Amino acid sequence: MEDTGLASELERLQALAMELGARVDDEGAPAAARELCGALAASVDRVIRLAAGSNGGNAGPGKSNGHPRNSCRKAGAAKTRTQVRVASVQDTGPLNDGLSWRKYGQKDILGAPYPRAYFRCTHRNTRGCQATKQVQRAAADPLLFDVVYIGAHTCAQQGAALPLLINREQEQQQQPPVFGQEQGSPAATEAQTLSWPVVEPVTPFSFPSSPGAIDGCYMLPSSGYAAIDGLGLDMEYEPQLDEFFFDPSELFQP
DNA sequence: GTGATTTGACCATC
DNA sequence: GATGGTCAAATCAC
Repeated sequence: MEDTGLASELERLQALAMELGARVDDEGAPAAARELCGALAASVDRVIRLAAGSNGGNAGPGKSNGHPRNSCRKAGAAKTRTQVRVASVQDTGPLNDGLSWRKYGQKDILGAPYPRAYFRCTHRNTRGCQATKQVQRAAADPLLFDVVYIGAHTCAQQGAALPLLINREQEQQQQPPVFGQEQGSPAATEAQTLSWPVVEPVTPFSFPSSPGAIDGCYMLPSSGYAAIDGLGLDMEYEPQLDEFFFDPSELFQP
């Protein structure tokens, strides 16, 4: 869906990555910053190739054909299922997504080199929030994480998340984004560490519930893809997934 | 002391 | 029987 929009947005990302690289070179940024720019450009290039060439099918490790039973196997569990791919420049895991999650399990997945981590909403018990997510490191690129959101957030966090999505969209429409200045505090920290220009976050948030297993992604309602926090950015949409819906309002509805 | 993470075991589905 | 998802006790971190 929205192939043309996706392609144009990816091209824009690539252009921005190139511009960023040029600026980093011009301004004598630290070597680490230049390395990150290179990684960013490579990641964007991979996304473009994945989106354009492979029909999006084999972009992930064993997804479309790797876990055929992964589609809400529990009886009557017709839950919203949203899959995104996020990237992190850190090796500790993807960045914060503004929601608080509690890890409740981890499994080695057949055919996957990395285990899959299972998270549920921290407020599951107190507020009955049924949202869960699964995070798995991509086989092809350890800095990429496949994140699957299952179910809707019914807790108060939706109040923080939705404005974030909306503002993010508005920001992209109004001005060109600058990598490394995303809203999330981890990314902001990185930006500061790299001495890059930092703008005021659109929506301050930080839910570092689990430093070793946090992630970050933003979902853009209009374009139907995820723009990712934390310098690295990547995303994935999987048309083969019958359960795939990309309606944030559905994601966070009570 | 409290809350989060780890990890083995159990259960459901195919 | 194999596999994925969840539970719960033990452990760890703050």
